[in-house]
Amino acid sequence: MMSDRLGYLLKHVLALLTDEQAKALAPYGLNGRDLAVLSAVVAGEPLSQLEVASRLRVDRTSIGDLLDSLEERGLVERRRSPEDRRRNVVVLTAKGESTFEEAERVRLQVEREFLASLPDADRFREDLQLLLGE
Amino acid sequence: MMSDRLGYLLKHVLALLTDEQAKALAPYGLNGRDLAVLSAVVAGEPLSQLEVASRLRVDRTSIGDLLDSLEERGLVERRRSPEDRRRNVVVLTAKGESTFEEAERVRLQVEREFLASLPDADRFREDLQLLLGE
DNA sequence: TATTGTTATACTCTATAACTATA
DNA sequence: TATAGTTATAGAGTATAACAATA
Repeated sequence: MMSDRLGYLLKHVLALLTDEQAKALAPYGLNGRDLAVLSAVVAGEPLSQLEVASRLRVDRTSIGDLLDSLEERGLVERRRSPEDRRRNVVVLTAKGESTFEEAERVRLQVEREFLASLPDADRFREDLQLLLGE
Repeated sequence: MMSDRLGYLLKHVLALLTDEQAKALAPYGLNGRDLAVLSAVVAGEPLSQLEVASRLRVDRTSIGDLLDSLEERGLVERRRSPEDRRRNVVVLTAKGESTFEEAERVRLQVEREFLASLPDADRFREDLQLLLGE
């Protein structure tokens, strides 16, 4: 059976979640990926692009376009760091913060519904964290 | 934390598994996707391309190139169905069968090692099946 | 008219390499 | 010399639409 194969299961579970998140976040003009970028920026002290990329575990060449798109929509700003002018410090705008808070609530609700069929959703999430070593 | 986000977790767990499977299957000239196609073909009666695509839950336009590549390597054959000449019936060659059996053993071993850190690997797999409704 | 398979095309995501500006 | 960011490019993987052959 195809559904015994771990790769098949992970791939299609991820595709399902991605679809449902995209639908639920569409009113905010965001997808799950955009929202993850915002969440990396929102937490704690200002980060350089490289640090944002590292948190998301994506390549530094991928993060530029994502930030361009968020910046065009007025959700983040990039400022040259005064201490090290090579670094672009990324911060949320006021609009970015309020959009993040609303969209993040929606995302949490989507996750709850997505995992509702499981006997123990927290345990499932812990399993995934264990596999990633996080 | 990024590792609370379900999308992040699923994406990177899948990426890890994909990498490890690719490494382990490289000696057979296969990746996990090729092997999944072979597994869809091997089970039971001969299938049309459309049925193979349906089992894998991929689009029918994606399966053609995959089968081309497997056919070039002599692992599968496509034959016009005599009953319905629109249909391409896909079957494993002898080489395809033996390659499948060896590579499938390797894949199962990769999965076992991949899930070794979990307290209950079967339960994790069942959770994924529940989420897919399978 | 509908279905199977193919082809052309495009979009997303990712990765590599070369470039610039700064350190 | 090394680092942060950008740009160009290419490779997967996927999806849509149009087409030919067949039913």
